[in-house]
Amino acid sequence: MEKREDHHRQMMKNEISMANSTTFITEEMPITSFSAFSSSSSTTPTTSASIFDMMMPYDHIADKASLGFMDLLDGNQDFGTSLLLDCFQLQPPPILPHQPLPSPASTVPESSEVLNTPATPNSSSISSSSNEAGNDSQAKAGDEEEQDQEKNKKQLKPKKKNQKRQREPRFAFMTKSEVDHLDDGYRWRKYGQKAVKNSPFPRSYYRCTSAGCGVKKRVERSSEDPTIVVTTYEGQHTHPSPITPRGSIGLLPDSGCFGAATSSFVLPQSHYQQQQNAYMYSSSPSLNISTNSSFNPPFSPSFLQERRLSHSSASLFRDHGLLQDIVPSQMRKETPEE
DNA sequence: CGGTTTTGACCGGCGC
DNA sequence: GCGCCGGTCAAAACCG
Repeated sequence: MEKREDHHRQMMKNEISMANSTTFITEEMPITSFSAFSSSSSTTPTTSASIFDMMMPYDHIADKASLGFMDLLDGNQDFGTSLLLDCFQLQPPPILPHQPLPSPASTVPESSEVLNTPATPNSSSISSSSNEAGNDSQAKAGDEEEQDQEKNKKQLKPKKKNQKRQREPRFAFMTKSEVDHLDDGYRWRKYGQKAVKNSPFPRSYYRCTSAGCGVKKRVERSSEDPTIVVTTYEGQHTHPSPITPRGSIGLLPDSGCFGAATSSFVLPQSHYQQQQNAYMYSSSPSLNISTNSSFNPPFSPSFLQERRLSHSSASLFRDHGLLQDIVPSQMRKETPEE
């Protein structure tokens, strides 16, 4: 009984957490950078303010894009688009139900360097880990080794031996939340948990339960700021979100109550970033993202798009004064700095 | 009963 | 070659 209630409480928390601040990072954003973020933010409980604290160090960056995320997409589509594509160029456009991405190849000439992080030595911490299984799940279908080794090894799945594994595109974001596993609209099955070195918090591994969808995600809590949850998506969903059959990205007219309104996008190590170290996009209500055809996060974190009407969330916003989150961060930021 | 979580064991990559 | 570590597997337990 208690456990069930716990479970439900967890679910509720999930909902709540959707209202919390979220920072998006892409593939090669080193964990250490996360810490940099969080360190600047006091460990205040989940309040929208914290995200701004977290953004502070990057204000000077954002100010390059003082336009804000939207503006970037709006007026500077090339900029926004290419950056995003940069991040995901490793894979063909996701099979998103809504809109196909423009061909990355055409937009992003130089792709590989995007993954390098000149700024941070241990940028590998988050992304250099082995991703074999990611390909595994997607490409293993017709592989010869599968049968062979399946018999040879009693339990462990065959990993490709000689094959150099390709990296799945990754997409990480930080969320200030009390719950680790954020409900993003997809169904996940936990398949592992590991203790994280130098961190009291374990890392959980999830896999999308949809057949044929090899998307995985890792969830871990920042050791420096326990209120921050780092979620890393790996791979691309080959199906629309279960809760929104049509994958209604961009259908958030009433974005007002959308929780992740203050989400800020930090794009990773693109050539651009070599100058700036990091990008942060203060997104206005996420929806704009989607209305613009150029933005199509491969993982389409559906909580950005679809959790909007989560009953409880909407009311929680009001109840807990989280409406402030809804105010485009851009607006809020504009005032003090400049 | 089917799906999910837990958890210990195992594997491969990498650094020394 | 060895040990560490991140990631995965899969049986058992748990849950609805």
